[in-house]
Amino acid sequence: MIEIWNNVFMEFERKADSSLVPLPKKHVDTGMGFERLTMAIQGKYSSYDSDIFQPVIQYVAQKSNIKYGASEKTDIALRVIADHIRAISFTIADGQLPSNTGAGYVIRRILRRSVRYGYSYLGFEAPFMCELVPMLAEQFKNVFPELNAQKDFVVNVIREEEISFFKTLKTGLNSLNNFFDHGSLQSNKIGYLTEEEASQDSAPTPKEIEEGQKRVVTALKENADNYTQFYKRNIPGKIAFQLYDTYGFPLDLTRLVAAEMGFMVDEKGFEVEMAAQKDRGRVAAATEQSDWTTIEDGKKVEFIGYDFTEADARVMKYRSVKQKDKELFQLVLDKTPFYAESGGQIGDTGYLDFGGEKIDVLDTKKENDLIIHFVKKLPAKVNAPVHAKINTIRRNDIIKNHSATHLLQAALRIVLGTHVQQKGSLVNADYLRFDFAHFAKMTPEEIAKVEQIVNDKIMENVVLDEKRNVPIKEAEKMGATMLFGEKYGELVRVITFDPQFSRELCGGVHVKSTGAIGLFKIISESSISAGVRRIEAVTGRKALEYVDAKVNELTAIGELFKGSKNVVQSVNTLMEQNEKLQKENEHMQDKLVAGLVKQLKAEVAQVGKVQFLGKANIDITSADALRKAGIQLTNEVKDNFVFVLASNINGKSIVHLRVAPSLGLNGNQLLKELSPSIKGGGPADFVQASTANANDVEELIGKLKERFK
RNA sequence: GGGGGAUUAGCUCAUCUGGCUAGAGCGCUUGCAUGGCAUGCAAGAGGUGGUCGGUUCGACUCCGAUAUCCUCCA
Repeated sequence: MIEIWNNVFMEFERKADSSLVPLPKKHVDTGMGFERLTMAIQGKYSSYDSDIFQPVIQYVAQKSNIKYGASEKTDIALRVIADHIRAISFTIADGQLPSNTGAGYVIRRILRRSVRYGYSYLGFEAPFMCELVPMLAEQFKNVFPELNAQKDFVVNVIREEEISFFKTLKTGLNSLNNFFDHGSLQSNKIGYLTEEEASQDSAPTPKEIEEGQKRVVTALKENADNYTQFYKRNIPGKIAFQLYDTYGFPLDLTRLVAAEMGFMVDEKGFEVEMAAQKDRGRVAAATEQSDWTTIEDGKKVEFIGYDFTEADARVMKYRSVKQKDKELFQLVLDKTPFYAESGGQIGDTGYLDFGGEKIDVLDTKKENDLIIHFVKKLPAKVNAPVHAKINTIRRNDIIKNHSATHLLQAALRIVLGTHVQQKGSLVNADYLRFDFAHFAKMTPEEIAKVEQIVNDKIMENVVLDEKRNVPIKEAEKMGATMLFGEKYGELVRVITFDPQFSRELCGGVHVKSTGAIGLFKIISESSISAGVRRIEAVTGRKALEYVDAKVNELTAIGELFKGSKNVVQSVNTLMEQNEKLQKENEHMQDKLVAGLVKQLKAEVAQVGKVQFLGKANIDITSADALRKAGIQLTNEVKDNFVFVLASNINGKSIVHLRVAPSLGLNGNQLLKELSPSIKGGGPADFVQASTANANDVEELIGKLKERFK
């Protein structure tokens, strides 16, 4: 049986109160996609047999030396890889990068899923997915040219992701081995529990965990057989889950490795942990949205923020949104000067004035075609005319950063080349962030050059040329910079600062002329993933503050080196001197200790059966040196010794007590027994302690002498 | 947005109930062996244990904050 389509009839919308409301436009989803269609046309029984997937499948099969059709397991692996590489490559070419949030996380997950199949069933232990990109690019170059155009970039990104995943696999394996050795993961947070304890619903208490760890240690010491028995040859679900959750180590791999060691995985326990994790996420992300209350309908929302900073308007609809203990309200106005977050530019803040009642707007976001104002409370008269006004100081800071971002991109293309593609951008009131495709770290000279070009353009005071409702074809002809994968409408807005310099499609708000930006300063240049660099920069007031802070810092350092012509040189010299002095000091101390040990050794006297030395006031400068002296002394005397070395350091008597292990005495207990007022402890033969009262030490020495006589 | 981790030598990592001169491999320096190299043997240098606080007689180790990175859930 072959399923070619699967019809779904869309009829209702489910409201928050679970009632059903008929949709304005009912439709049918046939589920007959590209792959099913191809399969049908080419007369195959599976879409994987069609020529969409076969080339990739054959390539991977050959590389892994496993024939397609050899076994169900390897076939699945091959199909997963063929399917996923397509999704991954296309999405990356579309401008979405793997990351740990949102859409980027989805890419990372499918990539890892396919790598895992390759690793477990086809024996790949090094990146292989990235090798498939070129043939894919060739295969689809006529229908999806973006992939071919950015082939090298996509290969790089995938390769880096693969490498990093193989790395997490390795750390996961280490942790798992740690479990086999010690009964806990590296983090040491989860010790071993008895079957009974592990099967309980409630999480183990810290005390239970500690107890469990103790049991493992004892079992290990006493008898290795006990140890495995103790585990019931079972990896607790909690451990398996922690591997998965913390180290990204997939369950089926845990299962495989465990089987090799003769262990089973407690899968039920794993499920329980997984459910708990999901619950936590749900609770945290739970937003309860009420349905919209509509006051006025049918009108289109009008954004007037390009030309105005305030407006008289009316509320069209509103609703409440609950998240955790916070409740917010969302308002939609018929026209508004508030810019909704998009294209990297952050949303506006400001206030809405309902006939004297001022309500703060905390943020503005877009949902479909609606511009949504976030407020803490609803106005008393929500039907009343409203005066909307944005925070203009903040808005001015934002638009400086936005326009500067355009100048920056143009400058980067001049300095680095036209391969510089925007990969992400953030513009808020404090700074701007621009991610772009580039293969290497920028040199300080390149950064300086970029900064200089942007500042030159600012000083030129180039006037903004803004064209709205330009047909997309025409914009293309004008040579405007567009983003791969970005969806543009038929009519676009073109922002130009000097036609020879910067022309971009953009929906954001900009300065009237570049002079308003004031000053542009790059704060950092870093890498965010393979082949993608990030520049962070500031403008206007923030740039001045930044420069001021730097200058003040330099001045302050200069003050410390009064008269020095070259401060950097002075600091260097100082550091070198410091290092030298430290070394010298260490050597001196070692010599001092050596001399001291010689002297102490001469004073060791026979008391009863032991070689005894008790000194309360050794002339030494640090507790560390005292400890070293003690260690060296024991190395010299070797056996049958009891030493008490003490010295007054910083008003405290530091006591160092050493008892030869061959005497079979516990120094720790000895100290507690004889001089409880001296606080400290340690292993039986190596006790460190201190007391505020020097007499305690004399007393201890006396008592010890008595004891061994 | 919410969990869980990591941060120790140039690199990869140890240090399992807080005390034991903080270790190993690779790399580096020097010496020896070989005609030379790969290599082998030996000696040595290299650490504010991310940063800032707290608990303790004592913290790389425990607790809290902060930064960066990894990972899972949404």
